Amino acid sequence: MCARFKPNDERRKGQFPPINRDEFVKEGSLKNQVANLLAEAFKQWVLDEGLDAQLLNHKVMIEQARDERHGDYASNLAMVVAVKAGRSPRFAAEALIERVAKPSWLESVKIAGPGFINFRLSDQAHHAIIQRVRAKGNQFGCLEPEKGAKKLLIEFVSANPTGPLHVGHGRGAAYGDALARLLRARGWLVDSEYYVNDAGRQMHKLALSVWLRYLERCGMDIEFPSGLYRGDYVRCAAEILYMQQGENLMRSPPSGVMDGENDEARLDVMMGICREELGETDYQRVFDMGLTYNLNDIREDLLSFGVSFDRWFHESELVRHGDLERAVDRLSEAGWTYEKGGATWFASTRLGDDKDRVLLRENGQPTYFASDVAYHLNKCERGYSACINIWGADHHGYIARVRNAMQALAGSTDFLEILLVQFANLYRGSARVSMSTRDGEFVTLRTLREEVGNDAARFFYVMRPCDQHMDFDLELAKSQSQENPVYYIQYAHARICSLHVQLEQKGWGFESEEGIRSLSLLRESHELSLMRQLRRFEEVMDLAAQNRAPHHLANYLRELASALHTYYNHTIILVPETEVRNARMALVDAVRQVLYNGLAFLGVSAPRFM
RNA sequence: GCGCUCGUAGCUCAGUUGGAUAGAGUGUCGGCCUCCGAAGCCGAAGGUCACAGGUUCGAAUCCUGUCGAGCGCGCCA
Repeated sequence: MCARFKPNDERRKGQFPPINRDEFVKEGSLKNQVANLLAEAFKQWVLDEGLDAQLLNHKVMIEQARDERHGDYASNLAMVVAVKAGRSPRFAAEALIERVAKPSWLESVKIAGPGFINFRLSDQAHHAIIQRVRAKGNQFGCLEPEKGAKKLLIEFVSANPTGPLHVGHGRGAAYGDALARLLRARGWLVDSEYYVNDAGRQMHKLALSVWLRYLERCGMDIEFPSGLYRGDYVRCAAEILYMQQGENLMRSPPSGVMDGENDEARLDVMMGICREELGETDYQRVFDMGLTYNLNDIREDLLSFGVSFDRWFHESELVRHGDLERAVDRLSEAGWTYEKGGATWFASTRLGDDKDRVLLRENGQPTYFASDVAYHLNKCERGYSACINIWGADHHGYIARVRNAMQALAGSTDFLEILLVQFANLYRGSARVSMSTRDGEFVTLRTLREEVGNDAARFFYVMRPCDQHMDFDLELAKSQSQENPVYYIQYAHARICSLHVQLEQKGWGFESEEGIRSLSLLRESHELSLMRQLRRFEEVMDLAAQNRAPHHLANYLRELASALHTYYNHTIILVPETEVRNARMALVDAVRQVLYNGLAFLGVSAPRFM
């Protein structure tokens, strides 16, 4: 249990042994090890005093000590169980402390306050972490997937290919990608996927929009009805269509349908005419132009943003391969559907939903919901043991019905985890920016990236919990770009890189072996708290991955950068004494590596110069 | 009307799943470069954790109610 860190005397001989990485991976973080020690002591105490074994059901929680004076970790176990054990909290704490094994990496275990148990790690424990950072490099923070690790599918963005991505999608993209990176780092086998809604009515509206712009391009006088897509990109798609097809797709424009009483019904009539006039083959050309133009645009946009997917899953595949019919059939066979008013309904209320949901419309067309059921059934059948969906907050109302469908089909919803990303409210100065996609006024992700840069955008997006509303002032992000929090972290990284340059210029160089051997020379409070910050990294990674909360990592990086800046201002690192200098460089270079890795997990770069 | 997410410093927000004296950034004010990058550091000021009850050794955190904000409640996607 306590064999990982070699005792002092061996290190003094300069035989600092490499840490057994496999052993470390298996045992988890120092925090978990402390929890194990306390759990053992707890068990022993219950046994020794003949206490009720039920007590052991209490989970042993270890938390990061808030105040450095309290040590590294703290536990409230004694206070939690005191009443049931019939002991005073302080008495219980004393009894537990007596029974805690004290390996060499643990300096002290003490009682404090009303009954806290405080743990302090030894210096060697912290030095070993610096050595591990050095040894693992870019892989520090990553765990190898265990044998038989679970396969996980994470689906995000999945915006309809009817226009460019806007800033709301950007948050989902930054969050989903950071989460995927975090989960991979912590040993999950993760596939990422974008679900392309290319089979619904919206796509036919897009096709009609493109065709009308195309007719305009051919010189015809067209009245462009409201409710269609009127962004510039529609004209671009039409232009390409014109270049490819010339006037081959010219037909008489749909007319005489403009003065109905219902906008949407009018559009339906126009879409019908468009399809009829063009015929299936030509209509498909127009339709595909709208789809591929937008899909290419989205793919390129995301790629530039540093977000890529393992798979783009098309809704039309579900239709083509019969998954959709099969999903509905399976629900029917299991007795979950009924006919009413010519439509097929899913009896969602039997599982607690507000109302039943239509699967197949009166006209036989499947609903969006039916596709979703088929898609999730498909995910299930692909052998994933867990699926994470990241949806926009406006999809909130769909959670219950999709979960219910999975409950009906698979008998469980445990494998399905749905996370909602709240919209970022955009401001220009003090004016709220409209997010309407209808007028083409909305702010695209691309605009945002050009204004504030990829790094700032990604960091801002994941700086807050995804389920929180967030105000994002474009003017502020632009005008204050120099005070952007991400620069603060990047600056710390660049400062350390600059030290390496200075070293070269002075002809000193960096002896990392000697530095690591000499770490015990570092006794300043700023040095010790930097080491403590480094130790927290893997714990924060776990916290962020387990809670699907990359913002913990963002906050941590800011704190680490702050500790570095404080140290840097307070202490000269490049001193003439070689041992001290190398020790300080070893410490600071470990900070550099952790900043680099941490930013990388958030999809943010760490430049060497700024 | 019902459901979900919330309400913490002037502003934008953390708060390690119920712990020790509620913290950052920004803004305001005052200090620090003959010294490794001042995109930095140090200090001051700023709070009825929306409000009222409750649960217990202990509440910003959990429960109930009130007020307020956002989102969702379609044979749209």
